[in-house]
Amino acid sequence: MKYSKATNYALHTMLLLVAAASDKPVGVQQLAEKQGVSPTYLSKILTKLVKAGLIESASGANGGYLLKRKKEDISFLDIIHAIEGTTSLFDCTLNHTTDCLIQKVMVEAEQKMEQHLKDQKIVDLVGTLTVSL
Amino acid sequence: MKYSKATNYALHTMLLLVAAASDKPVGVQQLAEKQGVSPTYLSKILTKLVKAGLIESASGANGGYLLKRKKEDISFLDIIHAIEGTTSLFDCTLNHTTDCLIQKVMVEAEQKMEQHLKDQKIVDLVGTLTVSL
DNA sequence: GCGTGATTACTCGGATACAAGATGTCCGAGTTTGAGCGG
DNA sequence: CCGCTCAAACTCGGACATCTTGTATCCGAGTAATCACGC
Repeated sequence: MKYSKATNYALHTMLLLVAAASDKPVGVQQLAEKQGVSPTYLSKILTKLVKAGLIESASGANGGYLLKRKKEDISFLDIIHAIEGTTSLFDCTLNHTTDCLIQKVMVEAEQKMEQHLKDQKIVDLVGTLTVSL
Repeated sequence: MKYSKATNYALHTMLLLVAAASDKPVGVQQLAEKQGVSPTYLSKILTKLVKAGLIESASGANGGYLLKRKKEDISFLDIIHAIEGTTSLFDCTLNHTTDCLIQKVMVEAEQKMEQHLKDQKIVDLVGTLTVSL
């Protein structure tokens, strides 16, 4: 039970893109270099963000990635769901006769966490310091 | 990013032990049978709960496991931490110059979830129905 | 009856096997920009 | 100066390799209760 490194990369990349806040795309190499990860691997992660509709890609020379939504509308939860998936963290596989009370409690707890991640927007972090990553 | 099946087994086993609420130990075979899991595997999980001080084992014939603490003092979080560990769900491995703001948000969110799991005691589930697992 | 040893019913721990997912890498294909060249 | 072509700089997608972790099994060792047996 750990968040994957991919989620970490995705969050930092989004922070960089929000900070850039440009209509010009930012190249993967530039994004990867700042995080010390290989460009090819990072691009794999970013395609998930594209499919989730958070960013879009620009092919060709001077291509790269740029935000698709308004930056105020991008929450932590959006990014995490794009990478980790939206399924519940806890699945009770036992075949109960009734609903699983344990499952119920776990889902409630998860929702508490998600609510916090939903309220927190990426752009909120940008103002405090000038893009030290 | 999923809770392991082991956590599920651990939670259900604790529910069974709390429902039993006896000074007589309950055998692994009995616990395993109700959950449809092999006894040897379940015993591996339960040793983690023993090391965490939640339950204790009784060797020999008529042996098994029984609660060590008062059943009112056993929360979901205790069990989950015993199985999954207590480390944070999110580790920012990037070498920032400053503290990672993303990490900070993630830890806050995690604490929201943990608080709920801490408030919720296993024994609360027992009263509602008579041990349908 | 009453100790004493053997048997039985358990847990405990390590070693091992297997599967799935996370983490990366490599390469070919498609796409856009921009430079260079000829008219 | 204009337009065409071509190379360079990109992203995209699939296939692959590797590593870690979760899941599960097997077996030998230790331990306590109980049974059997002999005195």
